[in-house]
Amino acid sequence: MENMFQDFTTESAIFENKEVLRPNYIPENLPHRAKQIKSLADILSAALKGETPSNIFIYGKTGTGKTATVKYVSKELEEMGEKTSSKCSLIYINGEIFDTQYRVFAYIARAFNKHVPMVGWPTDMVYLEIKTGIDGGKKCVIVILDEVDKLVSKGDEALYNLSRINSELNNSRLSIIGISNDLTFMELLDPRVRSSLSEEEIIFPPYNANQLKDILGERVEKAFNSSVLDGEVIPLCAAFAAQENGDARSALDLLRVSGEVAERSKSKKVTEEHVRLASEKMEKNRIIEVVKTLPVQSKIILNTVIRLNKANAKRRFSSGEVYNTYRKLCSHLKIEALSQRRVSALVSELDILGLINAAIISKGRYGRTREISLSVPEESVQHALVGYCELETLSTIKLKTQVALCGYEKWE
DNA sequence: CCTCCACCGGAAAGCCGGGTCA
DNA sequence: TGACCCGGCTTTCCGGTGGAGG
Repeated sequence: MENMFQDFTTESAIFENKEVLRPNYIPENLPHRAKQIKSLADILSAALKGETPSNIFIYGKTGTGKTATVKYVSKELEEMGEKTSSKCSLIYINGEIFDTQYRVFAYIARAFNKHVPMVGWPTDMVYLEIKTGIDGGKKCVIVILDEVDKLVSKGDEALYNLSRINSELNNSRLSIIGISNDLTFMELLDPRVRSSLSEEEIIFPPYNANQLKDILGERVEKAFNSSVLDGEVIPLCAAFAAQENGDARSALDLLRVSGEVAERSKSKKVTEEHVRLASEKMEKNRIIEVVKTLPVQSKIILNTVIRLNKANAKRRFSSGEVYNTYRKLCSHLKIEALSQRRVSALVSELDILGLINAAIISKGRYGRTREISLSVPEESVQHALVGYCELETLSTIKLKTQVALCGYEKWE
C-alpha cells in the first residue's frame, strides 16, 4: 500500500525555500530602511572606537522591520568587532519570553558563562554576577531588549537597574537598545529611566504599497521556484497589506499562504485568484480567533445581532432593539443581563474589533441611537462560536451557554 | 425656533478574585 | 492569617445631543 505521506515527500512545485517568507528570517538586504540602518550604525559605531554608544529606543508598528534591522546591524557590528579586535558583544533578549527582571538578568549572566539557574537565586546575586561578568574584560556590551513593553508591564526595575549599572563598572560599558511597538508604556517608566533609555530614538514608519512590493520582490527569488508567480501576485499582496497597516509581516504571510493555496490545488503557478483565496482564508481565521477569545457577554451580544439578522429582512438595528433582544436571550440562557450602559460599551468594543458596525444616527423626534449591523459574514462568526463550543469544557453553566449560542434554536 | 426623544459616553464608585505583606 | 492593595469588570448617575415635528 502506498504510504499516506507519499504525496508530501515529493519536491514542491511552487516553493524553493519557504523559510525565507517566515517573519524571523533576516534577509541580506532591507529595502527602504537605509536611513534607520545608518542612524543605528552611526550610534553603535562608538562601540568600535572604545566609547559607550548612547542608549537607543526604537519605535514602530508590527512588521515595520525593527527586529530585522537591529539583528542585521548587530551582526555586522559583531563581525567588524572581531576584525578590529575591539571587544563588543551583543545580547538579544525578547521581552515576551524573558518577561521578568530575574529572567532577563539570568539570561544576561548566562551570556557570560555564569551558571545561574533560571529560577531560585536572589535577584541581587544575579545582578552581581552580571556586573562581574561584564566587567571581566574591557569591552562594550549592548543589550537589545525586544518587545520591551512586555517586560515593563511587570515593573520597570529591570530597566532601572540595567541603566544604572554603568556607574558601578570599572572596565566595561553597557548600552541598551529598547524595541517596542507601543509607546504608552513609556508613561509607566520612572522619568529617569525614560530619559536614559531614549537618549537616541529611531522611528520605523509603516511601509506603503510600493515599498512592500520591493520587500516581497527581494525574497521571492529565494522563496519560490523560478517564474511560478503570476505578474499580479506581488502587487496584489503588497496592496492588501498596505491597505491594512503597511505591515511587512502580513504581506509575507499572505504571499506564503497564497503559495500554499496554489500548491494544495495542485496548480503549477500562483495566480491572483490564489491570493484572493488566501486573503479570504486569513481574514476568516482572524475573525475566528477574535470571536473565540471574546468574553462570554460579548459573545452573547454578537449572537444577539446574528439572531436579529436571521429574523429580520433589514440588516440594521437600533441600540434599543439590540438591548431588548439581548435581555430576552439572557433570560432564556438563565444568565444575568448587563446594564444598558455596559452593553453600550461592549458594542463599542465589538465595533472597534471590526465585527460589527455601530454608527450614531439621529432620528429626530424619535431620538438618537446607534445603528448596529454585522460587518463580517454571518457564517464565519457562527463558525467561530461553534468551534468554541466544541473546545469549551468549563463549568456547566458556561457550557450550556455555549451550546445555546451555537444552537440558534427559538426561545420564545 | 424650540422641544424632546432615545440613546451616548464620561466620571466615579462598588464588587470581586487574586496577590502581597507583616 | 487577616489587612490591604490592585486591576478588571460592572453599575449608577447624569450631563449632552442631532434633528423631526410642532
